[in-house]
Amino acid sequence: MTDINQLAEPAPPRAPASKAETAPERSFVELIELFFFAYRDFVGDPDEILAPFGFGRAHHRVLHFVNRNPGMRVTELLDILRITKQSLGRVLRELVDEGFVESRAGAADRRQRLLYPTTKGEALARDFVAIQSRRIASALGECGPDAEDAARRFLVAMIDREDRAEVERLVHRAQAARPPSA
Amino acid sequence: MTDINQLAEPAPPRAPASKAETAPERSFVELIELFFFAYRDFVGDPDEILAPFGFGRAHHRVLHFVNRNPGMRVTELLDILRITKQSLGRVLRELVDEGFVESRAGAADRRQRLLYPTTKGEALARDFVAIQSRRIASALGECGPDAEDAARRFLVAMIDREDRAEVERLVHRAQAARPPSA
DNA sequence: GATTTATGTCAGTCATGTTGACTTTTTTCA
DNA sequence: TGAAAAAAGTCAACATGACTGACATAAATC
Repeated sequence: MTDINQLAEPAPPRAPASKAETAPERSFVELIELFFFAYRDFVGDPDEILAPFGFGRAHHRVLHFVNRNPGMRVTELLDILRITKQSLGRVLRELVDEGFVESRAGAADRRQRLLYPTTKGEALARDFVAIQSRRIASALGECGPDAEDAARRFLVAMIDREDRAEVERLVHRAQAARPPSA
Repeated sequence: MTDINQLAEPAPPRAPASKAETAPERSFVELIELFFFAYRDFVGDPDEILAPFGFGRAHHRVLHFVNRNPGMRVTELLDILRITKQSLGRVLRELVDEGFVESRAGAADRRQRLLYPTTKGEALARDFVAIQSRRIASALGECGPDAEDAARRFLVAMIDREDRAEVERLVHRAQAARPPSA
């Protein structure tokens, strides 16, 4: 083995000082890079839609999850996005100001602000899902018939164990009841 | 079907004004969200390693690709990362200043600056690959035996068609010859 | 010798994130 | 009932990593 290949693949010998000395660990550098490039193109899709509105990717994420969880509280959104209240604040204010999201006080607990997409917001969120779904449909079409299931299982398994329950709940739950639509 | 479900799944009726009216398009909102959460955790892994050095994710990306392609030109790196010369400049300068990357004039074309990882740089890049490989290994372990192949094919298929050849070349090519190691 | 290429740099801006401190409103609970 | 806690919002300052535009230098090419 030449020194050249040691550069390419970390190679078994030296364990990365964090685990007991068991089997030599395998490098998945190929998948690491494919994941990088795939995600880059995947999140790039909505950019063209976003641009005309003067919105960025942060707006995409916020609108997406509000649309998927109408009546969501601000705190839930913060937990999902893992950003600070101040960061969310700016983006959310813009979405509200421009009429994509509506925020209403909760009926049961009036401290809460429940977030709802407006008709305009729903339409935009639909466009985001549509463009990314087209990429996924095309990708799955190229792979075998079991590709969808395999992709789903792989992606779930890539998520931190302690977050999986919450993510699965979020992704699969039936939509919350529609608000007393304004 | 209630109006509630129309929120959750865009529903076939209205095509997103960009394609001929063929079959109603299917929504892959579930995979969209799983991809988001999986990538979030995936890129979060290196953060703990980065922090002690005062480096960010930009440093991770640059060092990774320099390490994987020793002797790479600055222009190639710009093409891969799709950022501007000015953006790369700062990050690269820090990596050079702190002894993780070395830049040498090309032997054939002396305008070029060829980028090489130092021993220290290689070690750090190895740690990045190791921590992300552990996540991948664990994920694949949870899925079936064909999971690796399925994941690879899915990720490749998610990349823009026109970039695939270049990405595959980058990911699979044998490492460039080692420099006349300083 | 003129032009092009590869690289670097100065200056300013923007998007999106961060901390820390503080306020207001409302609910909870001892 | 009154104190504490919770949900949300806001002000200010700052960090990171992008961007544009303009320009400089060295070296290769035609």
